[in-house]
Amino acid sequence: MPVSPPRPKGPPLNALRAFEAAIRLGGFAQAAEELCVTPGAISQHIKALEDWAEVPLFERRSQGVVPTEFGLSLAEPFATAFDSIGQAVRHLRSGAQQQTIHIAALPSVAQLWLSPRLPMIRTALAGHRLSVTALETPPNLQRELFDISIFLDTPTGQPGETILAEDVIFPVCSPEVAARLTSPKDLLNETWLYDAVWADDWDHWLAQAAPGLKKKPNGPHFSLYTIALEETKHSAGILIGHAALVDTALKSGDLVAPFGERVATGKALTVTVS
Amino acid sequence: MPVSPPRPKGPPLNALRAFEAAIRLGGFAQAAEELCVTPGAISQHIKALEDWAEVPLFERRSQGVVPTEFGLSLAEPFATAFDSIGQAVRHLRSGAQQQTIHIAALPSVAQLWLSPRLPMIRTALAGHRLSVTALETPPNLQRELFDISIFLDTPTGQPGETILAEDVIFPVCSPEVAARLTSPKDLLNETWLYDAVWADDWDHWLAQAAPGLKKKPNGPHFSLYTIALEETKHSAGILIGHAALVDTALKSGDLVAPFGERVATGKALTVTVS
DNA sequence: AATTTTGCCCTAGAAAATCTAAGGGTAGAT
DNA sequence: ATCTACCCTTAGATTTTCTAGGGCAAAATT
Repeated sequence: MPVSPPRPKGPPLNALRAFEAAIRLGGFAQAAEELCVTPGAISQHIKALEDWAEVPLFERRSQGVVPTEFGLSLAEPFATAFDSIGQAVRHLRSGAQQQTIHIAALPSVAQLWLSPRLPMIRTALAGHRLSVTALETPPNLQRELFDISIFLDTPTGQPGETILAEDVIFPVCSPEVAARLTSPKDLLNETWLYDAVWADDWDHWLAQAAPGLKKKPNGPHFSLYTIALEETKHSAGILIGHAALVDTALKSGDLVAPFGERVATGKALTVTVS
Repeated sequence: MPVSPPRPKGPPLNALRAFEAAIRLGGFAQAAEELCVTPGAISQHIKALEDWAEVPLFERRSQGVVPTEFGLSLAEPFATAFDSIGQAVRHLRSGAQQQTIHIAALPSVAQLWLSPRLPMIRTALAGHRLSVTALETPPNLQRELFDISIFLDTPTGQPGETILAEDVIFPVCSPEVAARLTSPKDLLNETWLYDAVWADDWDHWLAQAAPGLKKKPNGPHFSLYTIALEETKHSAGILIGHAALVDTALKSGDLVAPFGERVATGKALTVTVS
């Protein structure tokens, strides 16, 4: 009957992960999104950790949490630690019999740019499984389990990043609608469609291509660019097209670009590997 | 309604910890002891991990598990990763309002050597809480949450290690029993008491102090040295005493050392800090 | 050769963790 | 002043994780 008394138990690992995400992203809600749980779950993890360590890690304010000085001092060691875990897990995953290539992409990029190219990719990666995940924000490839990310965003210059095409925008509409348009001024009589995330596309294009032209943004907003594009094809109005995303529709003739002015946004379609 | 599809979920962190312990200690049972759970729990964790990664990590043999080559290749990255976590946790714990000093010691050392010195230690560490845990094997202070460990073992030469006293052994018994003894040969007529872990103490002492003397080891074995010592005080027989552990009893006169021969074991009472 | 020991596996039920859903509070907008 | 949007908490539900008890097979012991 050997004596094996309980050892001082370490903190719950999952709480550490929650804390690391919260301190890095600066809020429980963001951490919750990254970990695919509700903010409540994060809240409880943090509380458990604070109880365990008997030290406050966040100051609760009315509109969010602010890390305490001590909490902030833990950010780096925990980031390092979880990077380390991430690497080890990557190593572990590399041993799988049949590798799965995980691709992360903006929903619109996934549907409009990636989708038509998937058959080609699939044959190129024969012998591997393929998984495509739509995300609003680019993942940290070091930490998360994605192998490739494809986003339409400002290039970061990280290693492994390749710019596929500079982002260029211009109005697009169905041929039917285009028939009514001869100059940018005609736009004032048309319905403008907006993507919820890229709501200032119109302002951006107007500022460069038709200075002075103003209109109250009262057209419909779509949370998915793909849906906005679909509506555009159905002549519901005019949408600002991103070259890489409307390319297929322009080639097929479903959509046309009534005006020549193409404006760069400073963003780019970038693919980041590993 | 933003799109937030499930990300490829990482492996369960607790399973990673179980795996790390199993690969480091070379068995599920040892890992289970370190993590204070049953071997079944470890088994399930490892299986979960193998299912997740779709790669076998251990080969199950009839009398234990053997890491696969791939599993072995993961040992180092995971050890590094969890060391990293350990450091971060240590940092976290350092912020506690009231620090707790965790001491790990061999059960016998905790009761016989540490216990009488605790009041002194307690005043020296005023303002800190104190926790003493009895363990059969010394913990890894980098990884586990102990601040100080005190064991009677072969010195390892690790940093932070201080040798308090070389281990010296010799027979001890109650004064009543001692009255019957004049030379080592008289031992043959007495009951010998054994500690389960240090069962070869007798052989070791005899080899040096009374070569040629032999006896079948038929006396009672005690899993706790303290109990063996208590029985010795009650004249139940003769026990091999470790100087550091029987010191108090010798001074109080409860026990005496009938023979002068003291034999070194090569071990030492060592304290390791931080 | 039989027995004991050791170490892992399996399963069902129990215990503990973790999550979600609903609640409540504050700041800035209308 | 009310509304809206945001963010965090709490209680209860769900899922994960653990333990206990029963097997099996090889090695050590008798």
